[in-house]
Amino acid sequence: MEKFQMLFPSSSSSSSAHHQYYDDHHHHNSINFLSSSSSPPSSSSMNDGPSMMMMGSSAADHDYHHQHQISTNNDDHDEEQVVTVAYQGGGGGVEGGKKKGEKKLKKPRYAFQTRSQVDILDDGYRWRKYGQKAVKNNKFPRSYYRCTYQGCNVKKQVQRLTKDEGVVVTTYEGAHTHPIERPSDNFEHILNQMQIYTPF
DNA sequence: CGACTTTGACCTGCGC
DNA sequence: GCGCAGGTCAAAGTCG
Repeated sequence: MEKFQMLFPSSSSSSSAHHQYYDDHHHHNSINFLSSSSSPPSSSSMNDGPSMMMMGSSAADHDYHHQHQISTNNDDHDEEQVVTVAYQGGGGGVEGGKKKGEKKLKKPRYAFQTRSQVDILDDGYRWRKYGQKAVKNNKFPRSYYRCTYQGCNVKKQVQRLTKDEGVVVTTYEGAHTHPIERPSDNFEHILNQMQIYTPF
């Protein structure tokens, strides 16, 4: 499990973070880990990428960016597998308990772009939806989820691209402070593949 | 009945 | 200051 974390230059205390992601259905063949690109938000190319890349960073977030792209091909399937690792780090690590009204502390975010028919990809953790918002320049709403594990403050956002509605973008914020609640062999397999092509 | 979703209101940051 | 957009809260509703 820990291997997944290696994919990200996590700035958190990172002692027990488990990042796992998997698809227990089987309808996607590609996963993209998106970058919180430092491109200016005014870059009119909104239709080209999810706006969430700049979200929260308010375009001034250049603390640290890490992006890595991997591309593989399966002989069995004609579809390619593309993985883009993206990390938006505040360098401050993950701390819970930020209340509204307090100073904003930027958390690192990891964006996953997944080609899937369903919005909700089961990553093995249990999530509770706490909001949904319409996003500008996107006909699909963005959904907000929080990990239901007590004390775990991990959040994620799920959004579908207007440009390509087959693509679902999931943005994780924070690191789980507990083990995964359900085994996920399938995704682990994907992770293994990713590791092969990861220079970390 | 507990866990989860829905949804409008509210809060906050940012640009003008 | 105002309006917009993103993010969160919380009451009500739904489901197993």
